[in-house]
Amino acid sequence: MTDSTASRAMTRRAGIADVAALAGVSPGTVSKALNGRGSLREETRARVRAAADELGFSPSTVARSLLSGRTFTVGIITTDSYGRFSIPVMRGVEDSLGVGEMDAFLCDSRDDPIRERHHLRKLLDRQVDGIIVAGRRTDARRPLSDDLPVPVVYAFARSSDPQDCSVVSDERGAARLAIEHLVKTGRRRIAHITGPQSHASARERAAGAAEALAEFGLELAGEPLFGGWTEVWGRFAAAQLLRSVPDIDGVFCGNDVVARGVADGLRESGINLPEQVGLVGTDNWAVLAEAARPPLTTVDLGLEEIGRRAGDLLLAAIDGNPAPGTHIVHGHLVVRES
Amino acid sequence: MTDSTASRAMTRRAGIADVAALAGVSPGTVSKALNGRGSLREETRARVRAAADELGFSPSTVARSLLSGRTFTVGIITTDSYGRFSIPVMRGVEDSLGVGEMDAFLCDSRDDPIRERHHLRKLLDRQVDGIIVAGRRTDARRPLSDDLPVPVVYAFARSSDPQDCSVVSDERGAARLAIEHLVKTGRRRIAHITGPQSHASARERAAGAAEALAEFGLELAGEPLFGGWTEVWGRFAAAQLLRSVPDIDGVFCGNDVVARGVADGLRESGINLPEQVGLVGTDNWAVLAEAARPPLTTVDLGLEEIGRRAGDLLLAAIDGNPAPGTHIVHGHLVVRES
DNA sequence: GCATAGGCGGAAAAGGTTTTCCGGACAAAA
DNA sequence: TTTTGTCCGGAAAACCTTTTCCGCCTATGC
Repeated sequence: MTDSTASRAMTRRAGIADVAALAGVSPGTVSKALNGRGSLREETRARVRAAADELGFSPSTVARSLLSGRTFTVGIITTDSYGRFSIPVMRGVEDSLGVGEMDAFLCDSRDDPIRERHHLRKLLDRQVDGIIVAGRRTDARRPLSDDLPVPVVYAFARSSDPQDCSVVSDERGAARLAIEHLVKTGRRRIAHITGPQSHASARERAAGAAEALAEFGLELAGEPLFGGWTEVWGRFAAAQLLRSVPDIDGVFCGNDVVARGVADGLRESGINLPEQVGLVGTDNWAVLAEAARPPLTTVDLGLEEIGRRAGDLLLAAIDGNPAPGTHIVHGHLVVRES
Repeated sequence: MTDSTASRAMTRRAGIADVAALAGVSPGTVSKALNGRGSLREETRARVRAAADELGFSPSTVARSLLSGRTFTVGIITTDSYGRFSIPVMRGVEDSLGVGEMDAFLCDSRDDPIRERHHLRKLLDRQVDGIIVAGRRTDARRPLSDDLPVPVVYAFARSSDPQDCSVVSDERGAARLAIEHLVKTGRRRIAHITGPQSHASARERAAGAAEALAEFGLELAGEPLFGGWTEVWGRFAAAQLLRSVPDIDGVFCGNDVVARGVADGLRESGINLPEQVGLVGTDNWAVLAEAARPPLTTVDLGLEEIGRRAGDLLLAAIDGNPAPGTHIVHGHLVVRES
């Protein structure tokens, strides 16, 4: 039991005092030498560096934090358990933070306000330098709390307070990319099948599609079909669409799951993809899009980029250069075969 | 610029000294009162608590860490960018850690040893109390480093050193659950379609399936078909299987993606599922399994439970009660319609 | 009434680094 | 030789909490 505790860490962590002793200088001098502060002879710096290397010294982040008030950590609060959307966002955040040598605490609030407050409190106790809030839905969310002592950046799900710093995807632009692609490949009778109308992303993408079509002097073939974000709905909607608007030659879907269902539904109704009907999804969920028949052309929302931007903006805000307001990240089309 | 820094945090964090002043006692007394230490009158404790509440005081985790040497943080190193497997594991870890009031640092090593060493170094500098290593493949991995000053638990991907503490899924048991289900629903000619033979999980599940069948006095219909973890492979293999072993009445697949491809392949060859052929997958990837036709019966490996166990074992090790060796978490069958 | 013990709370050190201030030594200028 | 500077490095405070040790006051027993 305890002997294993003893077998670990035979040698205490080297402290700055150990380095000082070995180099024959004072602790303060070691600090200056290693951090490039103060005025020291180059020879002294070199001696200290050598001693530090020999002992494998690296300063205790804890002690440094205590003094500076900065911890070089940020908290990431994902409202949803890390899912399809928070994951790439988190990866982007970590990317961005890494260059600033900061680390991220992970908190999963599971959409529960109580848990969220709890995590917020814990993060503040830990004196994180900033907080990123990542959501899975694009609908605006209630701000974390007003008057926080640290900067906050909302990623993917914007804050309902426009003064807050939010980084979001370009929903209408995504729809525009999809529509442009369909029109440019010769489609004229384009329908839209998407998720629940209660989701902002479904509404926005539908609106964006209508806008983009209008600019081409076209309009949507039939009403947009709102349903659920499932393949089952996609299959069902495809069949329904063929009954009500038989002459379609293009479908834009609010997400890849639905698009996959639509692809199956159309194919099984004897429609040839992509010859007879062009299909474009949204999200670029690779496993799904690549397995679809034919592989799915889809709009990538740039989630990882959203994460990176959020990280960058947070770092800037921590450095005293906040950029309040909503920042929009543009997606891009991933052309496969549909 | 800087004025926003000023507008934030108008009021400095309340410190223990502020509470002491308000309650009319010394800082040491506040500490004792709030932590239930020392001998104080109940009236004094109450007065301190009231003062603390009024100021919204909560102790600086940083200062506490400096003294105690413990930070109440752990590092999670995911070898792969958080994917299908690390995510549920991480959720389980967070669950377990939460009850111990610990927080987790997230590190993504992207299977790059350099990045891994870098993260390890950072975590040790931060004096984390322990480390969890989560992988996406079940193949044993090289240990993080020997002689670390903190306990390490490997989750999902075991360490190649059997002395290390690893928590893994019961691969053979999972295959057994699948086979048992198929046999109990009357299947006798059962085939196996799975991923690449270079993956331990593919090999183990195949071996487990053979074992379980042998116990029923059966054997696999045809050789196991090793391929890739893709739907395309599943569809292809299904067709191939029907040619070489036309009389199958059950298929066990090494994962849900493959199973989904197999389902499509069989159905499109005119096979009725589940009437003519029973199908069982592995992983219980809900979006996929539920959208399959018919919805897929599959083995849940208990990833979240693996995460919880890993967290529990790490906490125990931190408390001086390490449990070296490999710990196995059993999965369970999720019966849908296939 | 005095001594002793126990209950309660204060004083101070410790933890490891950074930073400010200060002083010593040496060189150059008067 | 004395003064004025400059260059280099040391001493000590500060960050915030916990914990140990100690002392005071009160109560109790003789």
